[in-house]
Formats: sequence, C-alpha cells, structure tokens
Amino acid sequence: MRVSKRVTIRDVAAAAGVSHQTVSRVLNDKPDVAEDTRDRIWHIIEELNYQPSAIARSLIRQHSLTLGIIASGLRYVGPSRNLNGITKQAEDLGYTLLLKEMPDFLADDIQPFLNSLLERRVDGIIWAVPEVGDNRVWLDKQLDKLPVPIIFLTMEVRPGVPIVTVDNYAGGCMATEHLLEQGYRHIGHITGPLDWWEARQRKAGWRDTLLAASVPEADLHFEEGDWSSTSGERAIGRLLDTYPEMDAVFVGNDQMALSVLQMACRRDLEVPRDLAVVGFDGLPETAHYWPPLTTVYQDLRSLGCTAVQELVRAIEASRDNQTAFEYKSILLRPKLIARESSVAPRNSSGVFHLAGAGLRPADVR
Amino acid sequence: MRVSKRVTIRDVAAAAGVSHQTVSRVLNDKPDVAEDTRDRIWHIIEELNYQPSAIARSLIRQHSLTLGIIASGLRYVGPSRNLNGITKQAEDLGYTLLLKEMPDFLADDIQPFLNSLLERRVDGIIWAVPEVGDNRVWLDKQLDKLPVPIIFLTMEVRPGVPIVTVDNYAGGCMATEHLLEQGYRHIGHITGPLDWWEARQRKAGWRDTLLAASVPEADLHFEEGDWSSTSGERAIGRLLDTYPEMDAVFVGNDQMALSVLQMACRRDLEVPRDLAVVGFDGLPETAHYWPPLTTVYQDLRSLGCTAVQELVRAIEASRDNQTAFEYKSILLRPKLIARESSVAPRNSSGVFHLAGAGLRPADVR
DNA sequence: TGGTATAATGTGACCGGTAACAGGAACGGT
DNA sequence: ACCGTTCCTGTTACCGGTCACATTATACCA
Repeated sequence: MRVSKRVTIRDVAAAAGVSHQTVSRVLNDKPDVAEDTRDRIWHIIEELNYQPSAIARSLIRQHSLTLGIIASGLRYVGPSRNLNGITKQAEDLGYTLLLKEMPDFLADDIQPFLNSLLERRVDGIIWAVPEVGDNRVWLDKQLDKLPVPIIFLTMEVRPGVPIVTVDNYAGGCMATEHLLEQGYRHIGHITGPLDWWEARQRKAGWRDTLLAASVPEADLHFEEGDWSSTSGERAIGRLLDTYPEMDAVFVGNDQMALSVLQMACRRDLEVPRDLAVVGFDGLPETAHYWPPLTTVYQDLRSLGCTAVQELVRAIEASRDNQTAFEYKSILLRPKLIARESSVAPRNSSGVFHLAGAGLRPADVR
Repeated sequence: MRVSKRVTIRDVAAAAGVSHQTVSRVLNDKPDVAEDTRDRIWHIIEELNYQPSAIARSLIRQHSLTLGIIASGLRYVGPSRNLNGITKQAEDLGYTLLLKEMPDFLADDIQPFLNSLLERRVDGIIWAVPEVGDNRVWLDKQLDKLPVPIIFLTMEVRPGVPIVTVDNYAGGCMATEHLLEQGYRHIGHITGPLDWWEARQRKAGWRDTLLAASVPEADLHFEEGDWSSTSGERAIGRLLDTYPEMDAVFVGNDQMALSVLQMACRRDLEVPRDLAVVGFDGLPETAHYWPPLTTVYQDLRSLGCTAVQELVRAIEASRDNQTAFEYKSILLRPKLIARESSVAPRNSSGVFHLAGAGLRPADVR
C-alpha cells in the first residue's frame, strides 16, 4: 500500500474524463465549471482519497502558509504557554507551524536554525527565545537581510524591531507598590538570573518604586537566584541572615516563591504577619500554595496570540506590497493577583481584590 | 528588497558560467566536479546568499524530511515535556517538525488535523494526544488508510498499533507498595479524571496492590479529581471525612498532591506521621514542597525521544521497502523518588533511597 | 445568417530543484 | 589511427500543482 504512489490531480482528471485544469478549478472553488461536472469530480476526489500536495502548490504560489517558530526551554512553563497561544492563533488564521527548539538560550550560532526555516520557505518567523546575555547581537547584522517578516517575543524594546512582550518593569513596580500599600517598609527582592532581561526589568521596577517612596538606597537588599526552587531556597536564606529587618519580599518568579514560603514555615515565620511574599508569573497552582500566593500574572498565552496576529499582518502587508507598513512594538501589562501571602490581617481593609482561588483555575480542562 | 524574487539555482549557475546541474552537484556533494569549479560555485552561493528551496527538493524527491505532530494541552507540564524530547531528537535525526495542537482532548473530528499534515506531505506522524474517553475510536477505521507511518504516545497498548508510553499501572503499584513497606495500612487514593486512561491505570495499580496485600475490598477508598489543585483540595476533604482511619494517600498527580499537603497543614495533620503522601509525575518543584514530596517520576522527555527514534526507523524501513518491518510497542518504567512526605521518622531504617532535593533539579539552567 | 458574448473546458508553460542520460576532451593501450 | 575510459559538464524530462491563454459550444441579438 505504501509502495504505490500518491494519487495526483491528473489521476483524478483521468478518472473523471476531464483535464487536470478542471479539477484544479473545482479544488479552488473557481467559477466556470458546470454544476454536474463539479459534483462528479468531488465524488471522485472522495473516492480516490485524493489529497492535494501543499508542496507543489507552495512551489508555484510562492508562499507556503507556514510560520516558523524558534523557541527555547519548552520544558518550562513560560515558553510552553507562549506556544499554546501561538498554535491556536496560527490555526485560526490558516497557518501551520514549523517548530525549532534551540538547545541553549545563549546559542551563538543561530544561522542553522534560521536557514532551516528559510529553506522551507516559511512566510514569517516568530522568535520565542528569551533575551539572555548578548543573544541578540546578531540582530544588527542580520535583521535587514531576512527575506521574510519576523517578530520577537519577550525582549527589550528596540526601535525598528517588531516586538511583543510583557511589561516586566511595570510588573516589578506593581508588586512593590502593593507591598508598600500594605504597610511593609523593608522589602527585599530575590531576582532571576541577572543576565536575563526579564529579571533585570523586574528588579528595576522594584528598585525604582522603593527609591520613589524615599527608601534609602542603602536599604535595598536583594539576592540573585536562577529561577529554580533550589536557588530560591538559598537566596531567601542569605536574605534573612543579612537583612533581619526585612518584613516583605518580592520574588522574581513563583517557583522561587514556593521555596520562600517553605523556608518561612521552617523558620517559624508567619506569612504574611512576619514576612509578606509576592511572586511573579501567576501559575495556577499558586492559589494552592500555603498561604495562597500573591503574584503578578502575565498572560503568555495571549502574548503568543498577539505575536501571530502581528506577524500575519506584516506578511499580508508585504504581499500586497504595502511598503508603508509600520512595525510597532507591543507591551502587554501584567496583572496583580492579591492573595493571603501579602494581605496582612492587621490591614484587612478590603481595598484589594482578593482573588482567593485565583483566576478561574485553568489547570486542566 | 522583499519584492525581488528569491535567488534560484539557475541564478547561481549563470553567475558561475556553468549549467544549473553543476550547481546541483556541488550542493549535494556529488563527484565529477572539478575542484576549482566547486570552489567558485560555493563562493558565489555565499555571495548571493542563495538558499536552496526545500519545497522544490521535496517535490521531486518525494519526501520532505518533516514529521507532523498532533498534540493537545501544550500548556500543561506533561505534553510540553514530551515536546521537548521530540524536538531534540528530531533535530538530531535531521527532521523538522510540523506542529498542530488540538484544542480539545476529546475532539471528535480529527480529519482536518490529519489532512493538514498529509497535504504537507510529512514523512511520519506523532500522535501526542492522551487517551481520553473514546478519542481512539477512529483508529479502527483509519489506521490502515494512512499513507505514512504513525506512532502514538501515552495510550493503552493495542496489538498492531505502534505505541510508546509510560507504564502507569506499574507506577501505581510502586507508589502503593512503597507505602505498604513503610508500614501504612489504610491507603486512600485520589484519582485523575477516570475517563483518562492514565488515571485508570494508576488507580488499577493501587487497587491490585492493596488486594494482593490482603486489604479487604471494602477498605478501598478513593475520590476522583480532575488533575487540578482545586479538585485535589475537594477530593482530600471528602476522603478525610469518609475514611477517618486513612493514614496514607496516593495522589494521582503532583499538583493535586500539593493541595493535599496544604490541607494536612490546615487540619493540623503532620505529614508523614499522621498522613503519608505520594504524588505522581516527578515535577522538579516537588522537592521543595513541604515536606518534600515522594512521587513517581516519569521521564516524558525521553518518551518523546524514543517515539521519534521509532518513527524514523519505521519511515526508513518503509522507504527501503522492508515490508517485513515489525511494529513493537514500548513501555517505559517510571521511577519512585522517596522523600520525607512518606518516609515516617518512626521507620527511619534507611531502606529507601532518600533523594532529598530530588533528581538534579532541572528547573531552569 | 452572421456576429458576438458567455459558459465550459483544454493546452502548454512554469515554479525550483533532481535524475537520467548525452556529449566532449584528454589519455592510454593496441 | 582507432577504441575504450575517465573526468567534467550540459540537456532534457519530471515532480504536482497553478496560471494565462486558446478553443469550442451554445445562446442571444441584429
């Protein structure tokens, strides 16, 4: 069965006693085919289980209805939620996805990945690798040379580069402001790895907010983690030792925040009375940490959706030869979800929306 | 820039003053080209930034070096870890991935997804949608008709169907045996949604192990969850009420187990003295739950790798016309990671490997 | 009756590569 | 001088669709 060749448009034509062109017209719903011919051909297509070759079609039409995506760290929550939005939106707009995963965030040699997509004649590219270290240096040299539109996820806004990202700086500000409003004054911070742009942004938001609230520079204490729970444990240990007045901590992501809660429990600190905790990401399970974790929610799914929409807009504009097409960068605002880990009982004024079990817990189905 | 056509093999040939065939020979490293001609052509390829069209090549060669993957629930941990293994292995074997995500596990109409891949002439298909309800009924009618090899992830072994899956039944047995060996006798269970094959298997492992240990049928208590932390909270509540003698609980996944730990804390039950807890999945962060969670680890990444290897084996066999190619199903064994949530201090005999912080916590770099 | 519009269909080129084969030059053996 | 090899290169068909254009039949109108 697998030896026999795939059935082609000419096979269908022969079976119907017409020319291949007529079959093509039927397939593409073009006019100028008699109604009964049309029916007969559809019937034969069904019968022979004919599937038109997207490959042959792409060759002549000079576009593939395919989007390439270069991602990294698919095994982590963030990137995979991005992907979820991307697949959905691409499907809706009639595009298929070609997926490449870079084994390393810092990969110096992007060329093979780019080439592999370009050779397959994708209509556009989504760059879903977070900005780490100097893994964006290639931009300057390469961006102009690309024969197709591209869009970047999660990186610093640069003029002339199409970017869709969450505003991590704003997120850092929101978390810190929230703690200030709750009456905390000694607010420490556990950062992500500082070669990550996102980690630096969150930290800058924390810092600027405290400085604006007249907290002296000397009172700004932070420790660097690497996003993992393990590193969070080490970081909170050091922070508690070196900054004993600390009454609240803004943690760079939810996984590290989990360790902070655990450590508080071990050291007999009551959260939030002795130590308030705010995380970042808004994972569904944070509503079930103990106590439920206040966190900055970023909607990565809709980030992915937006990216695809923008990319397809660019593709269609370049097809219609709209040379005047304007790239714009898009900043998505994160959202604070206030829960018990930071809302002190002594201040139960109810000003904050207590999300309790969280945004509808989208765990599973 | 984007208006001008892509440079073709004939452009290169013209620039080099040779025929396109000679260029083709150079591209494919075929013999019978003079050394200096070869150099000159490579130089021109570089200069013109020529990229051969994989599309044209696929058309004539009748294969695309592309694998199609149909997944579901990419936003959850399991599926995305699968994907991680798949991308890596595919890359290593020189294949590119076409990704489709089904919006629903139960989707009744698989045809559009399948067709979309088939029209793009993928060389093989990976079915990465978990078995839920009767979402495998289409197999009987369709499997024989497929023009390319296919492999299935995570489903019940059926004769004649190529499957790669973790042995969930064995996992259920391992968890329960572990609790028995630790001296617990009243072992409850929180299942996943029972229309999921995986949930049923884990439950069957638990049940059979207890029956084999002469626990009377009437003592088998379980509640059904839906994988989410929220449902875990409800389930453990009911279980504690209806089965007060319970001294241990095997929970269908780690997320629900997190809620169990939380509930224990709230009801002033000490884990593991009053209630031992075992989870399932082996998420990295479980090492940082409080107390650290005993869990059954499944290596989904290597599951993905294996699937790709098998699929490519099948593809190459069918190309070489090895009609005698034998499909085999592969069962991967999960691994118990014993931590404090189930290893009672009263029984610190040290028989179990205490993994402490877990398998190297592969959280984030 | 002839002319023209319109509907239905067919013909051949083309997209950008690869495969099969043809052809020419240089060389060695007889 | 002739033939067979070997090395290098070119010619042409082909993959499976779509596009532009040609062709035929029928209808309508003057």
